[in-house]
Amino acid sequence: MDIKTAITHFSALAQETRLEVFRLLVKAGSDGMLAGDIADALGVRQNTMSSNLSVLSNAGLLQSQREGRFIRYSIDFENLSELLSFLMEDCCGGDPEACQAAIDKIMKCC
Amino acid sequence: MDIKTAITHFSALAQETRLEVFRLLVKAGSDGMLAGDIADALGVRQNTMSSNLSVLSNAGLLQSQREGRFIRYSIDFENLSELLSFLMEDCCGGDPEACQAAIDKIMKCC
DNA sequence: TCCATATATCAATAGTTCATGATATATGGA
DNA sequence: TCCATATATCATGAACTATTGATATATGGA
Repeated sequence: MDIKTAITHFSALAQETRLEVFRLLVKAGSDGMLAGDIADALGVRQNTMSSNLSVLSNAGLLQSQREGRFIRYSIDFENLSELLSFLMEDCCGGDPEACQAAIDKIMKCC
Repeated sequence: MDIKTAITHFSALAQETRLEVFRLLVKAGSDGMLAGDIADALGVRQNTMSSNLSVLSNAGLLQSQREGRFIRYSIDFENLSELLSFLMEDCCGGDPEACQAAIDKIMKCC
């Protein structure tokens, strides 16, 4: 991951509708959700949602797959992994104990 | 953490100089670095760096501490933890196995 | 082929953000 | 007290971003 890509990722998350979409899809897991259902769930107009989905998708945070007339979006966990690894590269001055403590703090999810 | 705070965090990271500062301070670990040394290390003018440091600091991503004429900045790991937990809340539809796999992918750092 | 539905794109306006130069504040030392 | 150094703040113009209304594209079904 280079810094430009990382900035694109964070910019994509730095907007209310898109961050809500991302969190909704994190909760949805690998099944993802259809574009229209995402828009309905968040009460956002169709074209606004479409452009926000394309920002997240172009950034690489989402994957999409056409299913007939529908398009299904889901989190791209591979890319998310690279982003967070980039952010935490060589963390804590290479001190494994300090580093582990920091990671424990960070990853309380689930 | 509420969504406005999270957006402030991601906005702070969505800019090249600030992302470089953040990564530099991640590498520096709990010792942090002096404001002037950060500016020198990244080749950024003093006032530009000062305002970028205050964006990161106001967002809550950095802590700062005065040492005489100097100010030392370091990562606020507590806040970073909350941000990432917020991002990953209820991840993978509550499926612990899928969730653990995702976390393993994400946290390859160190 | 025609229509309805699902999603994407476009153009324009309004709002936000960035780096810069100038200046202000704060601390330490002579 | 005066000066030098370290950092912060302010005003400005340029660049970027978001939402909206309108419209286009794509797919499936009649």
